[in-house]
Amino acid sequence: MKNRPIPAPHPEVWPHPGTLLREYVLPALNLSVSQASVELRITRQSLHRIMAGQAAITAETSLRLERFCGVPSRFWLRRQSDYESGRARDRMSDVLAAIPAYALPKTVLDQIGTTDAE
Amino acid sequence: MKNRPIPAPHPEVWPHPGTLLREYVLPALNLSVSQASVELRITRQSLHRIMAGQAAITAETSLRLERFCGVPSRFWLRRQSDYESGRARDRMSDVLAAIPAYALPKTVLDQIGTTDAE
DNA sequence: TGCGGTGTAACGCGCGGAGTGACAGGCCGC
DNA sequence: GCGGCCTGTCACTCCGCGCGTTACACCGCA
Repeated sequence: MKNRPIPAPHPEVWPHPGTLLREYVLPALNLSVSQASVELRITRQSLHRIMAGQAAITAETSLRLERFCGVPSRFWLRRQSDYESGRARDRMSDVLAAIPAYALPKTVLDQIGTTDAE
Repeated sequence: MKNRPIPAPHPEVWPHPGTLLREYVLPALNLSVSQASVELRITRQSLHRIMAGQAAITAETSLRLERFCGVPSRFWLRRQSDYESGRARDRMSDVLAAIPAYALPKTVLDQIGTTDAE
């Protein structure tokens, strides 16, 4: 592990969802990274990439985690979406500013279901 | 065909999120597909693919839509995630069944923030 | 001194979103 | 008729990225 100073792919402000695995899930289950990767049916390296924030939690991975530790896949995907959209919003500020901002009538918003409860 | 492990209490199997654009957003704004694509700064073909369910609503696209019609990006990404995870759950039933199901103590779930509303 | 766990790096594959160009139609107005 | 603008789809390409694979270096312990 000491063979190299890790470059940290992106100096981040927001925490990756993968940190939850290392910080809470694996310690709570008292499992090693290798053990967890075997039981999740993914490679040890892939789990490392997820925990390091170098790879995203995909829909498939979220389902594996849901089955694995009971945390619903929606939670993982939501965390991942928030993380990605936060980064995208930063690098798209100029593009977004050029897009006209319309407003939908409230009746349409109700039809779409924007007011999603739950 | 193997029996499905209970078809999920939530009938989250909904049409593609892109259908909302054609059915509600564009008509409400009284815009053509071509006009909308220009204002969204994407190609007309790409918008077609999204509306046809042949392409997903990415984080970038969700931000464009948020700016464009006021519907928050979280809504689009959530719809997209639900759609993808629903399809993934179908084709991963055998893999998921092979993964051991552990349970995290509620104290850990609180630390993770699984119960965060909104 | 093995053995297992850990953390990275490098390579290649395959999927999929996005742009580009092209094509066939449908309407409408001059 | 003839453009002009729209629609829907196809094929091709590029490129990012999740993932598996292999390999390497380090640590701790029996």
